[in-house]
This record gives sequence, C-alpha cells and structure tokens, in this order.
Amino acid sequence: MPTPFVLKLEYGAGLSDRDRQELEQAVRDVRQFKARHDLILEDDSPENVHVILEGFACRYKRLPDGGRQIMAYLIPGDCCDLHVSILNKIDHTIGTLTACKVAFLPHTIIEDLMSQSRTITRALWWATLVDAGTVREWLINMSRRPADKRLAHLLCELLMRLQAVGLATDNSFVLPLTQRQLADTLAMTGVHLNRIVRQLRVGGLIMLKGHTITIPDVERLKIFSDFNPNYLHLTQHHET
Amino acid sequence: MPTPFVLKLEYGAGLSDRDRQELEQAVRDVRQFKARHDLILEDDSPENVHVILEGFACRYKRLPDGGRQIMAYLIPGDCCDLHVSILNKIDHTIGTLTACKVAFLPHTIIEDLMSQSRTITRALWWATLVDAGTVREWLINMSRRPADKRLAHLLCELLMRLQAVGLATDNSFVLPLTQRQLADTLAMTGVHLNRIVRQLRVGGLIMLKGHTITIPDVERLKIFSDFNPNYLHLTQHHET
DNA sequence: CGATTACTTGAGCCTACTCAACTATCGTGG
DNA sequence: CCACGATAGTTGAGTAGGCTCAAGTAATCG
Repeated sequence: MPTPFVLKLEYGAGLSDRDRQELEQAVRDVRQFKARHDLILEDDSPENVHVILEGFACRYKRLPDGGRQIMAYLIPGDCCDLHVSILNKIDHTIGTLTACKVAFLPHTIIEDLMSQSRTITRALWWATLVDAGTVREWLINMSRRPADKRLAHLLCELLMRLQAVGLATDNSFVLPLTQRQLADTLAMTGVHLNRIVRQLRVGGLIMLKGHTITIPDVERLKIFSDFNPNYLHLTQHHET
Repeated sequence: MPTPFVLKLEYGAGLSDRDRQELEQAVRDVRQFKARHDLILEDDSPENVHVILEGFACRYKRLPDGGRQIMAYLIPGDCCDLHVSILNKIDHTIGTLTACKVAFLPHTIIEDLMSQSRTITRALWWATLVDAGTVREWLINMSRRPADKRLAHLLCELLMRLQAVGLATDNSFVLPLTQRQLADTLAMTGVHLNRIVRQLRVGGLIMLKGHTITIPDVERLKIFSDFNPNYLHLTQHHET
C-alpha cells in the first residue's frame, strides 16, 4: 500500500516506479504531534518541508479580535510549505487540528528529488498549484454561499480529497474535527455552525455517527452545494 | 524606464541586466483588448502566457445565480496563467475590467527563459506564489472583515501593488473600475458598496476625484483595515 | 441629444451574530 | 473505576449588518 504522499502525487504526474521509490525513501524523519500544535509560525523560514502522513492540519491566520480563519486543510499526503524558500518567509501559521504524524524533509532532499526527476518536479509544482486553486474555490465558498451550502461544499471537497488518498469510502469518511474548528474554517460562529449541521442532518443530506460522516446521496449534496470538482485537478495524469 | 513586467519581477529575484534584456525581448506579441473582454475561459488550456502591460484584468468565476466573484486583480506586470500547463486546464475565467494591453508569450519562450536563467525561473515562481498568498489574504478579507474595512484593505493592497510597478504616488492612484466591479470583488451588492464608499469618504479615510483615489493618511487606513503587507512579499530581493 | 449605463438614496427584511444557559462528552487523577 | 473539571455541543431570544426592491439622478457614449 503506497503512502498518501505518493498516492496524491500520482494525480499530478505519471510517476515511474523509481519516482515512487525515491519519494518513499525521502520520508525518513517522521515526528508525532498533538492536536492544536503549531508546526510553523508566521515569519518563519523553515529549512524543512513538512508532509502530513496522518491526521488533519491547517493553514490559518489570527485576527485582531482573537479569532482565527483557517485557510486550508492539510490532510495526509499534503505538503505544508513546499517552495516557501522562494518567498523566504511564510505569511501564515500552520498548525495541527488533530494529532498528526508529520514527515520532515530537508530542502536539500527536495532539491535532489527535483533535480533527479522532472516528473517529481512537475508533481510537486502541481500540488502547490492545486493548493492555490483550492484557496480560490474557498474564497468563492466563504464569500458567496450561504452557511448550509458552504458546509455542504466543504464536505464534498473533503470526500473527494480523502478518497484520493484512500481515506474515504464512496460516500463516507471520518472528520475528526470539533464544530469550533469547522466554524473557524467556514467563517461562522460555533453556535451557527451547530444549527447548520442539524439542518443538513434533518434535511437528509448528511448522516453523523460520532465523527464519521456519511452522505446518503453524494450527487444530491454536490448539486445542493454547487460543487464542481475541477479545481482539485484530480481527473487525469499528465504525460512527460 | 523598465516595463511593469520587469519592475515587478525585480521584487522576486535579483535580476541581472541580461535577465532584464531577455524579459523585455520576450514581449513581442502585444494585443489590445476592450473592457469586459474574456481573455481565457474556464477549461481552456491556453498555449500562451498572458502578461498585462496596461489596464486592469481579473480572475473570476460565475455563480449559479448569475453573479460573479472576482478572485484576483491582474494589474500591469502580472502574469495571468503562468504554469497552467502543469494543470492542463484552467479552473476559472480571466477577463479584462478596463481596456488592456496584453502581451502573449508562447510557452516555448517561457521555457527558454527559465532554462536559460535560474533567476528568471525563481522570479516567475515567486510571482505565482505571491498570487497564492494574495488569494489567502483575500479569503480573510472577504470572510472576516466588515464591509468598510474590506474595502479599505483592498485599497491598501492596490496602493502598494501599483506603487511597486510605478503606477501610484505615495498616497494616490487611479482606480478605473466601476462600483459594480468593486462590489463583485468585495462580495457585496453595488448598493451596499456605494454606501460604504461614501462612509469612508465622509470619515476622511479616502478622497475621490473621478477615478483617482487619494488616501490622506495611509498609516491610518492601514491600521483601520488591519493591513499587513507581508503577504505581498515586496520587501526584499533574494540572492540567486 | 437620446439612450444606456453608472451612481445614489430610502425602506423594510433576513441571515447570521451575540449573549446566555444548559447538557453531554472527554480526559485525567485520586 | 469513578468523580470531577474542562471542553464540546445544543437550544433560545434578541440584534444588526448587509440584502432586496424600488425610484430617482448623474454620467457616458454613440
């Protein structure tokens, strides 16, 4: 069974067996973190690239009123700070949401991988470009959709992304987040999110059992939330 | 006087004279477009990279209700679709807001530039990473700030970005957009935006004369809108 | 100069927020 | 293993920022 890291990058470029091997071997330094632990702080210029292997992490910024806005979820297979060396400094914070297992890859190893394989280079850039596309879609989601569709859209996205790394079935997945964390993501209050979750539940759009979410009719949820998966760019591998 | 394209990339990497020359020479095919003209449509896989030389363009997505959300402004010096070849398809539309002069650079030329100069490679990637950072800041702006601070924040950003390419003075610039276009950007109705503009005007935070915006006290506007310019990464050039 | 587009202002409504209290669940030490 | 404190989730009542609808004025362009 390939790791989520390799599984994910497969979508970005047609990896060779050797590429896969190189990527697996690059993951040596693996560390465990508790929930709510900041991995990288704003203004850091970290010398490692961080890859999430298990658990949920996020990018976020703090707000003057003490709240925070989560700008991206980082799930197994995702890189936290690929290519930040080009910007020198990171302009947001990266922290865990749940307990996480995180691989630390020194920049030198990333550079080696990229100089050895054009496919890996392409796959890594693909990952950052998909990240950028995802933020754009979140911008639409936060600014234009009402609370119920906003949550529904996020769930559609998570279903697809988790499926891509083998962490979701056809219509269900484990979402180990608190409602407060979801509220920080969807730019609403915890109170309001709670009401919206109930609304989707009684509307039959989602089912909850503990932290497991099941979507009885995926197509219906996609239509409801105006979900178009094109921004995830998961459909086709690219030649070269 | 260097073109905005070169002026902008200077911030991403310390270009050599030769780099500047190469970049200037790469701009051969320049075309003129009217306002409200779509340059690149969703699902296109364009074979040219488009660089804005004059005027304002934007990235946007249409919404099911007929409205649209503008996700980024593209001002002189900005590249529209750098590196989309890695994603095969673009997941949003790019269109002009005002009349624009746009350079068309074939991908082959971009690849030549990048293979000849590591600095140019770095600068071009810097530009896309800054774009990504800017969308993240917009996400915060749209989802967390009230209408007045939202507009103020956008104006602070535009002041800095236009200054970087020599199109703004210390405290003023020309913003050739309609209120409707601003409203599509800031995710509010035209009616509401109009009220907010007036509010900032009577509050003495901005002054308007035609399409020229003057900011009497830039520092005050920055504090008011919680503006932190770090996400624009305009501060320091990077060695090699 | 007429027609279209852009801007302005008013009135009433609704989504999502705040404040508040209460219940359930989780984690940890005695 | 239970007890207790802390965190998470739930529900109610009232408020407000931004929306809709509407009507009118100013600016722009052919």
